[in-house]
Amino acid sequence: MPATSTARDRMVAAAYELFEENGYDETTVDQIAERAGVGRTTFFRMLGSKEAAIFPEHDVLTARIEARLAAATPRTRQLAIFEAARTVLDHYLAEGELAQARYRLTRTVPALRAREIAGMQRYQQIFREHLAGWLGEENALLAEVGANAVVTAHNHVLRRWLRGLTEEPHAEFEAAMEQLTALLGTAVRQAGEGASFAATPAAGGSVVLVLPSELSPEQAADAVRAALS
Amino acid sequence: MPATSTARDRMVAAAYELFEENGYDETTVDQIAERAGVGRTTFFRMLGSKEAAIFPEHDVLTARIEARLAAATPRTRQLAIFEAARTVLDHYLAEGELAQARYRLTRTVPALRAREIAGMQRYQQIFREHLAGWLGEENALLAEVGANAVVTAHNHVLRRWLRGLTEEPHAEFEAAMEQLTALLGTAVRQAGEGASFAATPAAGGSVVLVLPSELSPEQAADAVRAALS
DNA sequence: GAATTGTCGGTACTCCGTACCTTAGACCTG
DNA sequence: CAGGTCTAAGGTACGGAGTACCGACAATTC
Repeated sequence: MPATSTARDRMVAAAYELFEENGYDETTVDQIAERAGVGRTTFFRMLGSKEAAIFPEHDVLTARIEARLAAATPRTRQLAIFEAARTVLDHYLAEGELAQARYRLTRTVPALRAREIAGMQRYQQIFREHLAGWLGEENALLAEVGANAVVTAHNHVLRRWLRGLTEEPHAEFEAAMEQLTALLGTAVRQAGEGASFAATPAAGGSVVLVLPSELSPEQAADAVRAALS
Repeated sequence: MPATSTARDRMVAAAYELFEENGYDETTVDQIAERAGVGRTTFFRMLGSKEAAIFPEHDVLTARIEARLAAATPRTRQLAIFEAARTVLDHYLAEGELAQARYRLTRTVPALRAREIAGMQRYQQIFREHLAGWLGEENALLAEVGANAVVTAHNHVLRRWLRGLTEEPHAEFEAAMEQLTALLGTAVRQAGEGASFAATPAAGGSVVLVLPSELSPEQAADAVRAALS
């Protein structure tokens, strides 16, 4: 159905135009629908909400990540994670000016910023679910930290590109992924092989303290007293 | 002004009650204001929005994190990060049933979920800014991943407690922080040295102590001093 | 005691989002 | 071709969040 898709595109384009011209809060859905040549009802039917008009490709991207991770074999999991993240990066790079317009909007409109963050969390969730399935329940925290790190690294590079701080986002992305491998690679590999993490045995109410090892006994005693008071 | 604060408390309590009784979408701001014995205008003046009524302590917590991190010296930065995170954890644990009611709401109402995530991102931002300042601009990615990891670990433990999966959230939190230290500690320390970060000289970096919880702070301090001497 | 300042409640308004209804066109079906 | 159904679109009406504004009523100050 090409007609439907072009109507959607017209609405998205009209929304971005009007937001840039008059600001987000000052633009009404009626104005967007009117410029796109559609009814207000159609806008909500196809975009869902005024905020969602800023992130029209979100579902496509999540589906792509999901598909790439689901297609991974035990031997290609690390590659799958990196490629899934790079797929998202490539998408935004291909958007070009549109991605930068979105960045300007999300930086100035708190509601859009919150919406974007929630969308990012959706990416994280997909990475986390797959990683957790690969690493087992006993490594749930590592899976969560790892998934978080991948999305963080992606965002880090993307943000630098959006701000015009780099001309080589792909190279920086590869460097970031290598840095993640250096940080977390061995731990993830070990977890993947089935190593289990033994929790602290807590026999009827014990307190566990972690202190920097350079503290003197007196300093440590002070810290303990302060922590327990 | 105690009267103002109690009015705020009444509104928050009324909001939680009504959300539990009738659901979030089915509850109107008028109903909340009426039950709290206050005008609708006052609700928006003091809470800001219907969603914000669910997270009334958010500003206090961010201020606490900020203060704890700002008070860190180069020698106590790692401790400051852990304590700042534990401050947040303690706050939610102290809330008890209220925190669990909030969890039920955020799990069922997408708008509240998004709001909560945005709030968590605010925590991450504070950690990231401080870590980035400590580690220098060239380690921005590591700072971001590290800040992310701390918040993730905190959320991981908190979520397990909210789901009733653990009776020892403090012990699990300490274990999680220890795991983070094992994962990222050396990298952070190395980065910190490039930015005049005097870190733990010994390998490992932390000492883990397990004490019976019935000890008084003084007794615990004595035991620690004796153990380290 | 009068003026001022700040807080609270009430009213009116805009606009988002949803429910419902109607219409126009495409596609059978006899 | 006549008539019926199904789908996609626009139009209308409504509820409710959030804002702007105004008046009432302290509390403070001179």
